[in-house]
Amino acid sequence: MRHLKVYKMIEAVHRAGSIRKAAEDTNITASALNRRICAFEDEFGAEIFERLPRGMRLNPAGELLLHHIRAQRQDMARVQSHVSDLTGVRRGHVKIACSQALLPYFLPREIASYREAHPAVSFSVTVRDRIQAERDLSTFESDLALVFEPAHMVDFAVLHAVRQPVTAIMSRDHPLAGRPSLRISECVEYPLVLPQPQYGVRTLLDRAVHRTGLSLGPLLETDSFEMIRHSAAYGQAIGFQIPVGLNPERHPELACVPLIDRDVTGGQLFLGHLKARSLPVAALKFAEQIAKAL
Amino acid sequence: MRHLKVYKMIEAVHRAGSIRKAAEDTNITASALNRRICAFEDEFGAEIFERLPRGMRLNPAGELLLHHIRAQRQDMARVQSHVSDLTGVRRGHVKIACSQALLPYFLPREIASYREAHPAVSFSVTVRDRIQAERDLSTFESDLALVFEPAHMVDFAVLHAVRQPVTAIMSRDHPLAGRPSLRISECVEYPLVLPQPQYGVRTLLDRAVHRTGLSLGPLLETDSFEMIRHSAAYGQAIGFQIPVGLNPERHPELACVPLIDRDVTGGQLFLGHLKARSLPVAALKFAEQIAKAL
DNA sequence: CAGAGGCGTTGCAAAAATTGCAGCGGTTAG
DNA sequence: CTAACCGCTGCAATTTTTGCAACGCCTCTG
Repeated sequence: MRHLKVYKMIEAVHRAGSIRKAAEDTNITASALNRRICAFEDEFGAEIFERLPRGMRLNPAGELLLHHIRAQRQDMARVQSHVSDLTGVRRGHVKIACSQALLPYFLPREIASYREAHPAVSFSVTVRDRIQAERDLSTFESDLALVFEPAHMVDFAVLHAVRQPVTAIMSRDHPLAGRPSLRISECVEYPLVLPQPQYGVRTLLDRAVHRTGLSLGPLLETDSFEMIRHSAAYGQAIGFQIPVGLNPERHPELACVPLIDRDVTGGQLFLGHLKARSLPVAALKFAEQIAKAL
Repeated sequence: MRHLKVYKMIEAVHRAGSIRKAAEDTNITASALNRRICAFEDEFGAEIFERLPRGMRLNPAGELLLHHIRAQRQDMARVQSHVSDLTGVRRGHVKIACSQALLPYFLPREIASYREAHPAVSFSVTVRDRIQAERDLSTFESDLALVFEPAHMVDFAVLHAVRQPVTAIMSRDHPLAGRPSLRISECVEYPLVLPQPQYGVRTLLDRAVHRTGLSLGPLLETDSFEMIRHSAAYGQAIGFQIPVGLNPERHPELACVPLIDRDVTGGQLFLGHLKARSLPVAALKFAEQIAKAL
């Protein structure tokens, strides 16, 4: 899109922080870049950058414009995706921000199955905690977010929600393995391995122990779900996870026992996108598939 | 906006129906215009026009693109209006589609009062029946619609709604004048002057007589609310109107008597805009004022 | 059935816009 | 104070866009 090059330049200057640096990144002279920015500001009717002695920074008007630029680019992508859908082949690129729990089994399987039907669609998956995921949506860096217990939900349009009870995971020969369900009070008797506080599972657990007056004894805290699984499988620790991130068949050495709902309220896994925007066809169809799978 | 000239050209060709005609309108050569269209289609990745022997017409892809173009222009206007709001002066242009009933008193008063506070804002008011009004919104020809009993309400985002009982109007010396309220069965005893079927008041009346088994006897049908008022004021006929279109103080020769709600359900007057779009600041502020006035 | 009058498209030269280069004045960090 | 970095500008070179004329295609019309 040649006619949108000004927008690219504005973004480049925003990223680089100065015209000269942006000029290098863009393979263009600083003078040319400068003149295009000035010309644009002229037409636009207002300055969009603050001129600082060490470079340039977007002013409030520029921030507003930047959001317009992103929105307009996304909408153009949506139109193009829609058009190529019209001609038969579904093309496009789907950008997903999601929690770690979706990575090992769920998303790879869904993406593979979707790509079987539509090979011309590509994907990018970014691991984000629930706060970052929502921010990603509003900067148009992701089309879809798939998160457990989102934080604020402003500008978040829910496409699908599904309950996910918090599930304890442990080695097959752990004393508690084989039970149909567990109370939180039973778990705290053993060493625990927990996700860090920014994660939804942890929030739910904290809320539960706070209510019951228990405390989460000696524990290991990590932001790697992988590590939680391993510590549980090959140590004596109990980890916690949500069902969508578990696959008992592939890991027979792991026992999965749900906590009873009375103790730890099951959270919800949300699939959503930015409010007030229409998704490209590819993203929309993929979202439908996921919703069905959940 | 120089960089959006391609869009203007595409619209020009769409309007004119052929490159050569559009070229004249745009003060440009057909060849130049042609080449820009072709270049754009190249970048876009698909043809957007059908080449007919008598000219060009948008294909489905083109229709999609056209909508994007309009949306993007509107959003740019919104950003600019927002920005100039930031710099102090509130500028902008507000386009309103509304029913006839709003024309004589309500809108002129509101617009005058708004312009007193913000002289840099201009207005255009288009009379539309409720179906046209909704269409106007979706082609971005109007920012706001103010209509009585809208028809489909798809893509219509309601900002405010207010009940408007159907009101009979007649000469001061009409036998029914002076009554606090009226039944529909009492009205049909007299000659009636009704708005045409596309209007909301008429729909409500038709529904009422259909329910009660009455019939709307000898009548005059017109699409001019002005004419209804005059026929009522200076003849023996009974006309119908909604309160927002009446101003008893200025027309003492007219008696206004509401129909009782049991007979003719009062309809609603809706203020709204196109779903999934953000309004320019000026339009938004004006909408707020109107909502308060209603 | 032939020709006139639409239409979109194309080669080529002229015109216009954009770019690169070099250099200016200003501010900051050491 | 100097060196480094910044945004900005005059001028010439370059690239892009435009206008002109002509071509081939089609459809109406006499």
